[in-house]
Amino acid sequence: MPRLLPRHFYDQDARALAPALLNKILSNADGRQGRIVEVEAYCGAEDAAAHSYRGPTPRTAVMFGPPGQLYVYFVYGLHWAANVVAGGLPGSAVLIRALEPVSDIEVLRKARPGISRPTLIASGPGRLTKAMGITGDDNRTDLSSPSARIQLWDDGVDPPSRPVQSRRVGITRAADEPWRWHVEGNAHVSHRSARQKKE
DNA sequence: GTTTCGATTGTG
DNA sequence: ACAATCGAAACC
Repeated sequence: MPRLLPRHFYDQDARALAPALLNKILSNADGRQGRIVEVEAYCGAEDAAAHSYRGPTPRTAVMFGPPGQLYVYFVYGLHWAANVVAGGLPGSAVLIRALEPVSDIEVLRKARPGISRPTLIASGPGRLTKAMGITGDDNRTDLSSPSARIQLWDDGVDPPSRPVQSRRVGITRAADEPWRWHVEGNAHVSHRSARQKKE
């Protein structure tokens, strides 16, 4: 029996929350669901790669708010990316980097026109928001609210006891911090070259 | 007010 | 390997 993740679940350091989010289910109220298979932690003022590094701005204000809210940002003039605000250090969050489609797979596929291979439906931060229909309108969503359009669920599948840990993808500052985790061997993990790399 | 460049992706 | 595409935020 799936249960909505409670508010207090999010109140922990991003580097603990990130691997704990592996295998959790991200849902859209229209029935779309995906299992989180890849995440990255961003750690506020301690992390030069974090949007929140230099303190709150209009865009990053949500990162300094209560844990468990969605931080959605627009990047490269093209893509949306979704993060879960963490507790601990102010300005911390977990970037969701890849989902394994769970349901309704036909709807997920239709949200990604031109994609044939199932492993390309939601394997990347921009791809998964497109597949799930997440945009700036969903910024600040309270993921633990029973009435939220976007939610996070525990369906009984535990996080991997030994997640693969590696360096984060696509950043230039603080690039050596090993704050990326993924489900070993999962075909929906993004960034093929970094998929195996243990660090 | 102006400029830079990005927590990426799809195509070549 | 590289263009697409635009807004946030750094800088003047």
